[in-house]
Amino acid sequence: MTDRRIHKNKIKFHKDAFDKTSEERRNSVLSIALGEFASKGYSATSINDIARDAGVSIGAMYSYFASKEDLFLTIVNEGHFLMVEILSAIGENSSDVFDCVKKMITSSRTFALEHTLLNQIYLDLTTQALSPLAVRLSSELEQVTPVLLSSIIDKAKAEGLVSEHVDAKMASFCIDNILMIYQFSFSSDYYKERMRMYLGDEELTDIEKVEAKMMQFIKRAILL
Amino acid sequence: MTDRRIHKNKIKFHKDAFDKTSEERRNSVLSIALGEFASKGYSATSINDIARDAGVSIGAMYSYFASKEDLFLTIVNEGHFLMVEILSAIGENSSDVFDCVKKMITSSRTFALEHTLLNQIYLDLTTQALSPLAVRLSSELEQVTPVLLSSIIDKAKAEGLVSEHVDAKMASFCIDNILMIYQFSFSSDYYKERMRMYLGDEELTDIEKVEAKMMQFIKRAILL
Amino acid sequence: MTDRRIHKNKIKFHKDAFDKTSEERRNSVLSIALGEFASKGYSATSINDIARDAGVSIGAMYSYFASKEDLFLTIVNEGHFLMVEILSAIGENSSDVFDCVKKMITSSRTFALEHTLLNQIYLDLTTQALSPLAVRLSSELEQVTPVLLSSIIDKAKAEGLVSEHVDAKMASFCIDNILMIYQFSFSSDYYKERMRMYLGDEELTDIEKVEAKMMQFIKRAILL
Amino acid sequence: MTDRRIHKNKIKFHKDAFDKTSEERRNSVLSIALGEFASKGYSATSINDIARDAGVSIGAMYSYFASKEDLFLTIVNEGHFLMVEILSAIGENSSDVFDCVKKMITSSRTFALEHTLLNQIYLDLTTQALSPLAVRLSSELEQVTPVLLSSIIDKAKAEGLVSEHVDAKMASFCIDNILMIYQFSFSSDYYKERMRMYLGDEELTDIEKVEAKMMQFIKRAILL
DNA sequence: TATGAATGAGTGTTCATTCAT
DNA sequence: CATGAATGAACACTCATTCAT
Repeated sequence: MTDRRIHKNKIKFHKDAFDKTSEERRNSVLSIALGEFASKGYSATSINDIARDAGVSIGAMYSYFASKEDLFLTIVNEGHFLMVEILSAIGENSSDVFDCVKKMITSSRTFALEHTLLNQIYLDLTTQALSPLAVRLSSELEQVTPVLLSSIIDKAKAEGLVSEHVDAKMASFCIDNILMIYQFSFSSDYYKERMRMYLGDEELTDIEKVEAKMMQFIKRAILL
Repeated sequence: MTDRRIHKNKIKFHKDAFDKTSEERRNSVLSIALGEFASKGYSATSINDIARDAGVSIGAMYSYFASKEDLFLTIVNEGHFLMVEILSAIGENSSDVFDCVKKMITSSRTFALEHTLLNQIYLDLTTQALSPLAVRLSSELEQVTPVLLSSIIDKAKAEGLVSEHVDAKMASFCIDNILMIYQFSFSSDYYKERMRMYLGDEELTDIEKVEAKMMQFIKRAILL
Repeated sequence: MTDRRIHKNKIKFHKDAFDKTSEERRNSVLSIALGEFASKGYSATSINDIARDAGVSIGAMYSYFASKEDLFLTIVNEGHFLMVEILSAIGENSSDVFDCVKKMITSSRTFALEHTLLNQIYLDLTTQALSPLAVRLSSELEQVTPVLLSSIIDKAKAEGLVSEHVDAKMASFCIDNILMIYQFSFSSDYYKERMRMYLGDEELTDIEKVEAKMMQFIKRAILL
Repeated sequence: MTDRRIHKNKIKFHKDAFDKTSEERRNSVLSIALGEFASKGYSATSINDIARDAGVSIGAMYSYFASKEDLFLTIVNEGHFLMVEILSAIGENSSDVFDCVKKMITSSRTFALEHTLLNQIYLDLTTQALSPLAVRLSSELEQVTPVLLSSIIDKAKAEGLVSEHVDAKMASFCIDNILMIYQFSFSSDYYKERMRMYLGDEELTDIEKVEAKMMQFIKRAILL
C-alpha cells in the first residue's frame, strides 16, 4: 500500500497563466468565485463581478480561464479532489465496515461545515441544468464511494460481520443516499430546514447522539 | 379522521387574471414554463421565451404572474400539491409500515417518471441559490413525509412490528433520504448516472428486484 | 411590357416590429446605420453606437433586427433595390445600346453622388471578409446588368448597329467593369484619388466631357 | 533610361527590430498576418491571434510594429511593391500597346492567382473605412499604371497604331478599370461570382479564349 | 531583444419588466 | 383582458496595447 492516491486529478480546467500568477491572486479569484457560485448558482453568477471583487481585470480572468464554465469546473474539480482524499483516507484507516461508516458520517458533517460553499456548488452541479457541465467532469467524478463501500461490505460479509443476506450494492447505494443528504443538510438551507423537521431542534443540539442514531440505523440494516 | 386532506394548498402565486383565462392558455403557459425551468434551471430561463413559445404576449404573462419568481413558484406549488396527494393516499391506504414504505418506494419512481420535469425543478429548488424562493413556499413545503413516516413507525413500534430500539425520527430521516435520491435518480441525469454506478446496468433492468432489495435494506434497519 | 419590375425584393432582413414603429424612428435608425457602416465598415461599426445616435435603445434595436448582420443587410438590400429600379428604368427607356450606355454612365455618377454612403457600403460588401454576407443576398443580387446589357447588345447586333464580331457577354463584362469603378470613383476616397490620377484635376471639372469620352471609348469598342 | 526602377519603396512601416529577427520569424509573422487580414478584413483581425499563430509573443509583435495599422501597411506595401515590379517589367518588355495590354491582362489573372490573399487585402484597402490607411500609403501607391498606359498609348498614337481620336487618359482609365475588376475576379468570391454571371461557367473553362475576347474589346476601342 | 501577464473599454446580445394602446 | 414595443443594465467575452521581467 504505497500509493495512497486513488485519484490522480490530472484534468485541469484552467490555463497555464493561472498557475503562473501569484498565489495571492489565485486564492483571491478562487475564493471570490467560490462564494459567488455558491450563493447565486452557476447561471446567476457574473464573471465580471467575480473579477471586480477579486481585484482582477476581466482580461486577466479570461487569461486564466477560457470561459465561465471552466472557472466553475476548476472550483468543482478542486472540491471533488478534497472529498476524494478524505474518503480515501477513511477507506485505508478503517478497521471494519462499521468503523468506516462511522467515520463517513462524521466527515460528511465536518466536510460540509468546513467547505460549506463547495458543498453548495456541488449540489448545484447535480441539477439537471448543469448536467452538461457534470459530463465534462465525469471521468473525474467517477465515484469513489461506490467502490469503497461495496468492497468493504463484501469483505465484511466474508468475515461474517455482515449478514450474507445483505446486497452490497444496494446497501452502498442506500448508505450513500443517507450520507449525501446528511451532508447537504449542513450546507444548503433547504436541506438544513428539512433535517430540522425530521429530527427537531433539540435533538440536533447533540450531534454525537444524532450520528450515533444514524449509525445504529445503518448498522441494523446490515448487521448479521 | 374526517379531514383527509393534510395539505390545503391555499397559497397561490398567480394573479386572479390567470384563473380567468381559458384553460387552454393556462395549460399552455404552465407546460411550456415547466419544460423551460426544468431543462435550463430557474436563472437561465427566460420569461420572454416562455411567453413566445406558449403563444402568449409578455404583457399577458405579467398580468398572470407578478414576476418570474411567481411563475416559478406557481409551478413548484402545483407539483408539490401532487406529491402530497400521493403521499396522503399512501398514508391512508397502508396496512402497516412495511406496506407503506413499499408503496413509497414504488411511487418515488413512478412519480419521477411521470413528472420528470417537475422533479427536476424540485431538485433545482433545493439548491442554495433558490433558497429565498424555497422560503416563500416553506409553509407549503411543511413536510408531510416526516409526520407520516414517524407516526407510522411509532404506531408499528407500539404494535410490536418494529423494534423499540429504533428511533422513529432518525429512521424517517434515513428512509426519506434514501427515497429522495432514489426519486431524483429517475429525473436528473446526474443522479441517474450515479445510481447506475452503484447498482450497475444489468441490475437496473429488473426494477422490481431493485426495489425489493431496497425494501429489504430498510426492513432490516427497523424490523424487530 | 406591363410589368416593369424586374426585381421583386421579397426578401426582408428586419423583423415585423420594424415595420410597425414610427417612420421617424425607422428613418433615424436607417440613416444613422447607413452613416456608420459607410464610414467605419461593417466590422468596426458598433450597433450600440448606432442605437445611441439614433436615439433608440439597444433593446429596441434587437427587436427590429435579429443581429448586426441583419441590420447591415437591410440597408444593403434597400440600396440594391434602388439601383435595380434605376437600371430597369434605363433598360426600358433606351432607344438603343448607345443611348442605354450613355444613360448608365450618367446614372453611375448621379447614383454615387446621391447615395454616396450606400455606395461605400456596397464596396465594402464586395470585400472577401463580407462574402458570407453577400451570399445571404445572392438571390437578390442576381445581377440585372449582365442580362440587360448583353441582351441589348445582342439586339443591336441583329439590327446591324453593333459589329457581329463583338462578343456580347465580354462586352457587357468590360462595360460594367468600367462603370462599376467609375461609380466607386464618386463615393470612395480611394477610387476618387485614383480617377484623379488617370484623368487629372482639370479634366474632371467638365464631367460632361469626361463622360462623352468614356462613351466614345465604349462606342468604338462595339460599333460596327 | 538608366534607372529602371520606377518605384523605390523607401517607406517602411515596421520597426528596425523586425529587420533584425530571423528570416523565419519574419516570414512566419507576415504569412500568418497575410492570411488573417485577407480572410477577416482589417478590423476583424486580431493582432493577438496573429502573434499566437505565428508563434511569436505579442510583446515581440509590438517591438516589430508600432501598431496593428503598421503591420497591415507593411503587408500592403510589400504587395504593392510586387505589383509594381511586374508592371514595370511589362512596360519595358512590350513591343507595342497591344502587346502590353495583352501582358497586363494575363498578369492580372496570374498575379491574382499567385497572390490571392494579397489581392483580397488590396480590395479591402480600397474600402472607404480604410481610406485613412490608404492615405498613409498614397505616396507609395502613386499609381504606376496611369503613367505607363497613357504614355504607351500616346506613343502608339504617334506611331499611327492607335487612332488619334482616342483620348489616352480616358482609354487608360477604362482599360485599367476592366483589368482591375478582372483581377479581383480571381481573388474575391464576390467578383468571382459576378464574372461567372457575365461570362458563364463554360466560357470560363478556356481562359485563353476569354482573354483573347477581352483583348479584342480593348483593341477595337483604341485601334486605328 | 523577447516574453506574456495584465488592463479595461468595448463588443454583440439578452432579458425582466413597464406601459401606452 | 391582451398586446408587444420599448427600455437599459447586465452579460460573457475580445482585443489593442503596455510594461515588468
